[in-house]
Amino acid sequence: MSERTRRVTAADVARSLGVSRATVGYVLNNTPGQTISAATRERVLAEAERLGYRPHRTAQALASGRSMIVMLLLPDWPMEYSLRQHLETASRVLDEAGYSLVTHTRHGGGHARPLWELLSPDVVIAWTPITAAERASMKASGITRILPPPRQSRSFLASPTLNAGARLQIDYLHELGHRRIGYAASGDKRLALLSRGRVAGAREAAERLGLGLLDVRPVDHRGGSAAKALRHWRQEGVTAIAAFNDNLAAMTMAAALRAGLAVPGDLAVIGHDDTPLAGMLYPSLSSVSIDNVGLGHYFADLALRAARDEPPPEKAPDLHARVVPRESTIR
Amino acid sequence: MSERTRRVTAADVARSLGVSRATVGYVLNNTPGQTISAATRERVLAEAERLGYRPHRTAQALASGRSMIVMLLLPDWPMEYSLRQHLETASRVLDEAGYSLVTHTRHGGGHARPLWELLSPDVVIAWTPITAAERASMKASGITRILPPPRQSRSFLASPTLNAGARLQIDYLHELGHRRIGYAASGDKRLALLSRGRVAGAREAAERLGLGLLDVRPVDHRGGSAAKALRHWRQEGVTAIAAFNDNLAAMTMAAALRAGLAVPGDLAVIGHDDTPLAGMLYPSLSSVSIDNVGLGHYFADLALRAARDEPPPEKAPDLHARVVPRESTIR
DNA sequence: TGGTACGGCTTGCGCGTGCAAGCTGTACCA
DNA sequence: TGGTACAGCTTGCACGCGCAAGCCGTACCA
Repeated sequence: MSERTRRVTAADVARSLGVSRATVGYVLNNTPGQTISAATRERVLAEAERLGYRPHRTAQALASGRSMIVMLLLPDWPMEYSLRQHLETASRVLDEAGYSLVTHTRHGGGHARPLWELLSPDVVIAWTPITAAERASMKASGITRILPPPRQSRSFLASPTLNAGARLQIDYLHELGHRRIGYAASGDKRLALLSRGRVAGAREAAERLGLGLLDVRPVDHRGGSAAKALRHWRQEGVTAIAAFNDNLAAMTMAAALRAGLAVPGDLAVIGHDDTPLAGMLYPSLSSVSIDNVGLGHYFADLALRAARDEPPPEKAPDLHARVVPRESTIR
Repeated sequence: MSERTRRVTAADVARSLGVSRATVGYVLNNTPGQTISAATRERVLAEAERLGYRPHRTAQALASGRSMIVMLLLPDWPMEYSLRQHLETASRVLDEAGYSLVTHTRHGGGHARPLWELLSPDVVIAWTPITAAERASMKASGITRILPPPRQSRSFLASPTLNAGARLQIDYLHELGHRRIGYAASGDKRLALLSRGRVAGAREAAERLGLGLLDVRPVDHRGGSAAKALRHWRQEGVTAIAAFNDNLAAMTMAAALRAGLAVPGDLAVIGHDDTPLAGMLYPSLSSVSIDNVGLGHYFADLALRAARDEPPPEKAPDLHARVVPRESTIR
């Protein structure tokens, strides 16, 4: 095995310099309340650099009780581009604050050992509701900062903030002159919470505009569901469809074209999230784009405040939703 | 703060039972070479259960030198569905072996502290080539098992295994009677390695079939690129397009339809990866499906062997690529 | 000249675990 | 009856670090 070259520790740096290990630690951590001469500080830094010292994060975590890890629990539905894009921003912001973002997708099977137990993150923040069992498991692992808090576990996904886009879709279609509008909701159970929220937003907008009841139909990836919904809509004289996301919009549009309808002539369609897919279709798909960067900042802020045991920000983030018009709604 | 309820440690279990901490450890870890009476074993297990003991993974990692973490470095291109689906399988297989899979996407910015330093995984395994700097950083963090090894850093992405699908595309189009076939390669630099491999596979198949040189054109997400490629192909009398992936296929198809061509009448199109997108289009997109489960097993196996310091498997995995025919190639 | 203040360090414990080595009593054998 | 073997434990160190507390010398002041 040839003594698998051991990694350099703070003790190595100290020994090689003839100072104590504590001194090395104080210098490298810039520990407040310690007075170290500039000369020593310089020597320590130089030697650490020379030896290629890397602090052993595991040992740091054990000693300090903080792992500097923020764990973001993602839904296992395909959020693809749309909501996932904010991760990069969140990761960067947290990084600047000294925290690392680790994402985790809980897939059904039930892990032998859940990842939070392994990583002991300082903060767990979840997109999807956290089950009581999961919460208990986290508590037992010593995780105290869990977002969202118990009572609000479903709050964010159902929050009005995330409905702004849905309202906008209806406003936009109304503006184009459509008076009978259908809504393609998600038939996927995993998306139920989010979908319900958006439906509520769309309904609200429709009511405000005096459009009467919105014709909401579930669409999923299974073959006939879009075609079936379409028949209903046509019977009701619907001339425009707002969809839960771009995927459902694409499926609805395909069903319409396959049925011999013209898009947007006979049926206008608008998606949600402005994924790359929208631009790949023919006709290209109008959509609603969302401020993913802002969302990333919001999540990072949420996590950082929790890590510092500060109260959460009162106000939800502004999504800055805006319509991206393409061929599927305008000629 | 009310003494933020401390987590239960092995010492708590030992104390409450009047046995030593080592005994608790031996029982819970089933340490070989230790003889513990059935009665004591039972008592320890019961008490650990009763107190809700969870081993402190961080401390375990520090003491044992193994984190039981496998870190998979993902490319930052949108592999979304296609190649990413294998993750679930890999995660499950590793989980059964006691390892946890943590995925990490290195986005350009350059982390202040790279994630591998934070987690000290037992194995790092990368889809994309690992830079020399990254490799050095890993070594300095004490990570010795890095896949792929230095010299082969580009091997997997360029391996013939991953080209099986491209060969199949050409075979299939040839079978349908097409003799002038175009290939839509990826214009994305991040995909260059993979794309080049597939182009090579497609070329090989074309040559074998006596089709002469394949007409390869880059397509990317930018507006005009598909239309431009299409004009070239039409001039050359191309009647069918094999695309690097479903996205490029969709864009090519949209460009064709927009130009007034019939698909598949004037131009047949086949994608690669069989993403959900394929079924959402009109005409629906023929594609090549890949055995993601098998790929997941392969990655897990690769990681596990490395973790145990065993030699890697000699043979690459069989992708079991197969054509999924849809409307874009057959009427 | 004695006392105090404080800069600049060192000593040492604790974090929760794995594991080598040692220790004790009983069973068994010559 | 004395010795050996071994089941069934315990003692104690190591992992690499953070950090509280202490220690030593010099500068400054009365």
